[in-house]
Amino acid sequence: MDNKSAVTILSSIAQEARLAIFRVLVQAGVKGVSAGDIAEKLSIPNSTLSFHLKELSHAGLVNSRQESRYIYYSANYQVMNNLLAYLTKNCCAGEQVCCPSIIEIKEKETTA
Amino acid sequence: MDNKSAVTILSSIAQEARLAIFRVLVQAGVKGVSAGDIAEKLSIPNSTLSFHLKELSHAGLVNSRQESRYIYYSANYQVMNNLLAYLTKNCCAGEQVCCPSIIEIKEKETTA
DNA sequence: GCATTATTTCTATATTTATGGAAATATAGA
DNA sequence: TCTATATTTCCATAAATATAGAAATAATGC
Repeated sequence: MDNKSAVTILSSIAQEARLAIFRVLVQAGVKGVSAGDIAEKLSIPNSTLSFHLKELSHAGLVNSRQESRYIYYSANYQVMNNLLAYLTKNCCAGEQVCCPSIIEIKEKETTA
Repeated sequence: MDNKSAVTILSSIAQEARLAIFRVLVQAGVKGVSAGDIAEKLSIPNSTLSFHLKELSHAGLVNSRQESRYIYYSANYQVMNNLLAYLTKNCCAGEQVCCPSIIEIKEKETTA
């Protein structure tokens, strides 16, 4: 992960519609959600949604697979985790200011 | 944390200069780095740096404190961690696809 | 081949964001 | 108060991004 790739990924979710789309996919799991279902769930016009899905795909944050006439989009957890690792890399000069919170995040996730 | 605040924070680091600034601060720890030192380290003109620091401050990702003629900027780890928690909230529909990687991130941080 | 449905591409327009020089402001020491 | 240094604000310009209707493309079943 370098600065440029991280910016591409961050830009892909630094927008209200796309962040909402991404979180729907993160919560949906590996099977994903069809473009039409995302559009309906978030009330986004098809062409606008298509534009945003392309941005997310281009950044590598979402994958897609075709199934009959539907295209299912899903979150790429690996890319998301690489991004989080990059953001927190070598954090807080060994002062243990930020790391404990990362542990808390993990605990929240596994118990929720 | 809601969609709008998360987008504000993400937008603040979804830009090459600002992501570089943020990572310098994340790695510097609580004492922070003066504006001039950031400008020199990253070769960014003062007025441009000031613009970017304002964006980061406005998003709440960095704090500042004055010390003599210098202004020290530092990362707000709490805000960063809230953002990471929001991004991964209710992830992967209980499939344990994303959470193990979060644990790995934590281990990398504490051993590094 | 034709009709239906799902999604994307094309297009124009509107909006937001980034850049850096010059001037202004703030702090401190003599 | 005068001078030097640190940082910010102002400003104009340039560049990137978001929006959604209409048309085009793709997949399926009859």
